[in-house]
Amino acid sequence: MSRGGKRQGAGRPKGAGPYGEETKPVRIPVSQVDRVRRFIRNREYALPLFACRVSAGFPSPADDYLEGSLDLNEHLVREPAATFFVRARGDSMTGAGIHDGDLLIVDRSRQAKDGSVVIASINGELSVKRYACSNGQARLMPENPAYSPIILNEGDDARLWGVVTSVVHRL
Amino acid sequence: MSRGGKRQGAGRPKGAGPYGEETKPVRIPVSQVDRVRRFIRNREYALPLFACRVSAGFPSPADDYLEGSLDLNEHLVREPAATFFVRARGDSMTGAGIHDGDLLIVDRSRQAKDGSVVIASINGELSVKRYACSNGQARLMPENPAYSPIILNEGDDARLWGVVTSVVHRL
DNA sequence: TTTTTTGAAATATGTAACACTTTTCAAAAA
DNA sequence: TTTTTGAAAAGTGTTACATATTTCAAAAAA
Repeated sequence: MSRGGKRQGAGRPKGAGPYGEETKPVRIPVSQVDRVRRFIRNREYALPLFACRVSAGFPSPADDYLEGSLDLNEHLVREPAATFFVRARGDSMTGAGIHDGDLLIVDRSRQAKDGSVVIASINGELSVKRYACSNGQARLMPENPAYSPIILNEGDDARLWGVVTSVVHRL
Repeated sequence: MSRGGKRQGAGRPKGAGPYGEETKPVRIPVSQVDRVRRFIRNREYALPLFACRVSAGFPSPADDYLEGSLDLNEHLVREPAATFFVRARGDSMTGAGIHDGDLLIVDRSRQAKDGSVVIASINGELSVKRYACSNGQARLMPENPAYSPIILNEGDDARLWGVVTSVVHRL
C-alpha cells in the first residue's frame, strides 16, 4: 500500500550530516586517511584566538574580541620538512624563556642571526645557546653564568643544527 | 605504426605520485577541503621529536634518539571544542613562565585545581591568575607583588573561564 | 479524535568507475 | 649509437551509483 507520495518538506534535510555541510571526495594517501579523518571528524583545530584585556563579558566567537582563528601547526611550523622538536633539560636558558622540560620547536632551514636561540652540537653534545655575531666573530652564549661563551672558529667541533623558533611550556 | 606492444616494466612505476603511495577518495566537508589539501600536500605535521643531550652525532629519523613523532595540535589540544587561545599582556606572570605576548592555550572543559593557572574575569576584566584552593577557600593569586590575592565569594563578579594548559613563547 | 506505524522522499556517504593526465621504456627510426 | 615515439601503467579529480540514514505526512490503529 502506498503511504504518502510527493510532498514538500519530506526527506532528510540538507546539512543534516555530522558536518552540517556538503562534502566532496578528495584523494588522500592511504596511510594518512585515519589522521585526516580525525582531523576532520573529531577535531576542529582552527581554534579561536581572542585578544586579551577585554573589559566587558567573556568574548564569544561572535564577538569583536575575536582576533581570528589559529591552527597551531600552521602558526608555529613554517617549514614542516625542516622542523623538529627537542625537549629542553636544565634551567640554563630561563633568561630566554626556556624552562626545564619545555618543548622546543627547531627550524633547520632558518639562518641563525645575532641573538637567535640555536641548537648547537659542541664536542658532540647537543645544547641550546644564544648565537651572537659581531665584529666578524660568532659566539655561542649560554644564558647561565656557570658557563662561558664559546667562540666559533673554523675546524671547531661545533655545529649549528637549527634555530629555535618557539618554546612550548606546559603548565 | 605500432611502437612496442605488451612488455614488462613499461609504464609509470607504482608509487611514483607525489605521495609515493596509493591514494583513495575520502569525503571532506567542502569548507575544509583546502585546509586538508594543505595538511596533506605541503605539510607533514607529524614531526620528529628528539631526546636532548645526545652525545653522538646529530639525531636523524633513523636514530635511537628519536623519541617519537608529534603533532602539535594533538599534543597540545585535548578538547578542541572547548579550547581557545588568548595572548598574554604584561609581565605579571613570568613566575609561571608566561611572558608578554605569549600565546596561552586555554581549556574550558578542565576543572581548576589548586595551583592551576586560570583565565578569570574579575570586574569584567579578563586576566591570568593562579588558582589556589585550601581550607575550603578559593583564591586567585596574581604572581605580581603589586596585586593582592582575590578571595572568591559567592556572588562575586569573578568567574573562571578556563585552565591554561600550555604557554607558547615565540623567540 | 489522538496516537502509532509505515514507507516514500530526500539527503548522506563510501567507493567503484570514468575520463583525463603523467610517466616510463622498449621498439622504431634516424 | 642516439633520438624519437607511442603504448602501457599508474596517478588524479570528479561523477556516478549502491546503500544507509533521516524525516514526515499519510495510513492504520486505538
